[in-house]
Amino acid sequence: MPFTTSEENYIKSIYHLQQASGMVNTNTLAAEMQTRAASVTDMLKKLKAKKLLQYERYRGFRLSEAGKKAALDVVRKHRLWEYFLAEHLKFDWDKVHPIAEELEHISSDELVQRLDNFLGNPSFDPHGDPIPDRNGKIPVINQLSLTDIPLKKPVRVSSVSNQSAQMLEMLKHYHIALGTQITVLNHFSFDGSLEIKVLKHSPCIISEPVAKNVFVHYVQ
Amino acid sequence: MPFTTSEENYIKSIYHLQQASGMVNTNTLAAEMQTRAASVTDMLKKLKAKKLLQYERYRGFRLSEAGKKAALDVVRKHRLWEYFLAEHLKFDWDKVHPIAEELEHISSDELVQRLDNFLGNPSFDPHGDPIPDRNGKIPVINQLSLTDIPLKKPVRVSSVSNQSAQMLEMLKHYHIALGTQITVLNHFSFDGSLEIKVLKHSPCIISEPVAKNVFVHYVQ
DNA sequence: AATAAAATTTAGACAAAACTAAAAATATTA
DNA sequence: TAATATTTTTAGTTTTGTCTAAATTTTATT
Repeated sequence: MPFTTSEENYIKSIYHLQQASGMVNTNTLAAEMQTRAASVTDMLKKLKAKKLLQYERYRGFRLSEAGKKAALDVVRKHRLWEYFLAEHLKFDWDKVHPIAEELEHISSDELVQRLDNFLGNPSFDPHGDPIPDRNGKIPVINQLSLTDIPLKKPVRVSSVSNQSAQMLEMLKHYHIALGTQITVLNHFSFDGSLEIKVLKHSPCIISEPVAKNVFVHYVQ
Repeated sequence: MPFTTSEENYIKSIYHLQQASGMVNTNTLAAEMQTRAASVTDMLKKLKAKKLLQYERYRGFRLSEAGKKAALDVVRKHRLWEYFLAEHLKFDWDKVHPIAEELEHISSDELVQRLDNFLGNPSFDPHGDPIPDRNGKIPVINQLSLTDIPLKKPVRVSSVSNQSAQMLEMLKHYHIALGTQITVLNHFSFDGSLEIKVLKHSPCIISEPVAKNVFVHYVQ
């Protein structure tokens, strides 16, 4: 069962959407993939025929176990390539995504395994997202949103849930990257914004919408 | 001018064929690409419309300057990826080709340039084939076929012109790889076969068809 | 030079993946 | 609950790249 690039892209998008919502509907997927609802319906039929998803017309859909495994294979490849691009080719972490979108469709299983070993079997990609292993197992880390951290407790940035160019640009401005150490100094109840201290920089204030997307773990 | 994967494959095959023969004809290209002559004709029209080749129906064709540059871009990517696969991911040199066939179509120019630097700007791929630079310039080396080497002069293997699995398997059997040092001990005029000494191994005899495809340069 | 053979091109069809526009099913609201 | 709005699907096209079969052009042969 080799999949086409288009099938892989659909499977991957469905996977990401159902992480949040469980069931996925046609228009949501069409918006996510920047395509039309009719095109989505066409592909859903093909994926159903290949038993990659449970789908009844007009009722929404979700990936089958086989579909989930296929999605995790693509996610694994995507994140391994992102790691390679950032760590070895020295790309900025906000530039790796579109290139990994192409590389993730290279089919050789042996390539993926050798790449994984070459990289030292990393558990997290440059955005802090977990890299599934070859069996689809996803590493976990005890992480919390920056909005849920008590004052004065030092934490380290482990991932960023919104990875839009705008968000990454904003973080760069605040000198926040993966692994950056942060302490929350103050919590303003007026609009939920936080005063934080980024290691080696003066305290600054970030808005709640930004803080909500920054995930951190306690420094042990 | 981004090209499709299919266009790139045609351009690359035409490039390789015209290296030998100058002008290329439809059936030869169809055989090389394992497709039908009618499909070739269809694509030739598209490539002509994009000014990538000179072509008059029934008369054969060859790449334009723009076409040659496009071909060299693909060849460059192919050979850089082969180098990465063999040198860093430790693939056997006879396994890298099909994977590089996929990787060569990844489009990012910045990726290619960073990969090139990461690899240390290599001049030759794992098969000894020259890697064009970003301007399409191809490094040259003074190499001769093993059949043209005088007796007792030590030489080093620099490339292999027939890269079929059968040929590579045969060379592995003889302990011949890129960089291997060889001395020709004897030239049998009966069938043109050669007695050779591969460094660290006992003398052996290889047939003329094999020797013709092994290219070497003098050890300085 | 006429005819046969080979090579090449055209014509028409198909599959994948997209689209638009219209129809059908579901959901919402007055 | 009937009317309206929204969502989803169907029907019919388009594009890219392929194919087969038939027609055309070129090349080789008697």
